[in-house]
Amino acid sequence: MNASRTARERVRAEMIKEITDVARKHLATEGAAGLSLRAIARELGMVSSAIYRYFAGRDELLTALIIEGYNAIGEVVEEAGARARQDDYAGRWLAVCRAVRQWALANPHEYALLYGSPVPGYKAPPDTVTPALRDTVVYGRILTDAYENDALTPPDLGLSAPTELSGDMERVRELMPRLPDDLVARAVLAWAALFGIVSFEVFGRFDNTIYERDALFDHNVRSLARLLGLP
Amino acid sequence: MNASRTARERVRAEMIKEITDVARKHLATEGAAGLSLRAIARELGMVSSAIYRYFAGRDELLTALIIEGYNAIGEVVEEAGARARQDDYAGRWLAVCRAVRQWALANPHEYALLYGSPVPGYKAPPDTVTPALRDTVVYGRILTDAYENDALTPPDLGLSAPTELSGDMERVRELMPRLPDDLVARAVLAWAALFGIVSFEVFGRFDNTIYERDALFDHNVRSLARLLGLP
DNA sequence: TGTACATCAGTGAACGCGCGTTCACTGATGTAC
DNA sequence: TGTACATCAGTGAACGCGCGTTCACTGATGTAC
Repeated sequence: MNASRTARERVRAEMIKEITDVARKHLATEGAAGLSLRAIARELGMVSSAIYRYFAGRDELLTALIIEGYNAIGEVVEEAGARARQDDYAGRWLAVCRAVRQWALANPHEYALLYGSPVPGYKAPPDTVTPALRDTVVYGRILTDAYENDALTPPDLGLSAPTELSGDMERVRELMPRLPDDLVARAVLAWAALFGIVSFEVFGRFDNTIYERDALFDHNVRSLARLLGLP
Repeated sequence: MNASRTARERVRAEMIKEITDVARKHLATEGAAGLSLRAIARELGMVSSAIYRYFAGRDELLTALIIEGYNAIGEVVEEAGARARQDDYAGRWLAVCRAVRQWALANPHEYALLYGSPVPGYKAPPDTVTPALRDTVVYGRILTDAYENDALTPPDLGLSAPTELSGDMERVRELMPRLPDDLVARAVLAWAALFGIVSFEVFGRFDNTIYERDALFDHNVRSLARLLGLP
């Protein structure tokens, strides 16, 4: 019957969730390199080979964690962006940046898995691509919204994106329709800068030097907003 | 005798160099997590316990690699900065940024060890601090040189660093004497942004989207220069 | 210059550990007639 | 509704591997008198 099949499937889905939950917990304490199928099985009170009923191997479990991670960060970013007044573009940008930082500070190892050094020997499969862009879509929409409402007043820096970049900018523009190349380039820079700042903080590069981290982050992110022309 | 003692010491120094060389080679292929004392000893044709004559353990070897890494990147940055015309501050900044990127692309795993996710379970000892700042000193000097020669014309972004940051900025100012807080803050932002850009490229975040990477990097780094007020 | 002793590099065996993955199997749950 | 069969979850043992670190040791090199 259909009901009973879905019963079995429901149990199965729960089991998968339990496994990834424990895996995420281990990730949080040991880091990606310390993720062990045996340890996870042990904690779940099952034998290590049982995991193979649910995941083909360690890499598939890692992939699941990566996808969940991107979705988690994507979700907080979407929510933060949605909570702001929609015509306050700078406010949306600030909220979104803060959400990324908060999530990263709360989940440093998971953040490291997504935005830190690649796991050696692991090759991310194509199904990670869409979740990986989920937060990026949000930044892009803020910029497009602002641009379409003539709310972008970027400072003149006296240089413009070289024409050889037009192909690349065209591809990026899918995330921020209508923006001219110059602004797309600035958006890429701001995007990389945002994660540079967050990574520096999460990975400890501000230790013993920067203490007012909330204030510095806000200030930096506001500076980036101005660079993008957000009011 | 003194000559003979230094003979033994010379051999010892050579041995240490051989070990770290092999270790660096392994780091380049396997990444930090795959660094194994046994594998290194094997490649050197010695028994694994022999390594302990030279390093107290795996962590001490890692520390040596980290220090060498910071010195390597510090050196290319220093040289790149020195080769530029000294009164061409923007040129020095561009050269220095390019040097960081080139080194990172040529030594991705070593770069990851220095600027990527922290190695789980490893705590960097204090002797890594000075080498870690070696490149930063170079950026700082460029800015101070430019500032002292009235060559900095930063665009007005309509915001200034909040006063609660003054203590932090004071500490950072050791690397870039005399700069006002606003510019110190922008310098920190540019510094984090630089490594954000490089990390994105090295860690594969530009794959399948950005192809003209030289051009994008140069453009981004020039934008950062303008943000700092470099001509 | 020659000898007794100290220092040091490197050996080889062992300890104790954890890992991913495979495989034949038992039992329970679901399916088809 | 009841029975025969198929599917699936989980077991337990095993394979084969590599790791860091310790320790008593041999033998060569350096040192002091």
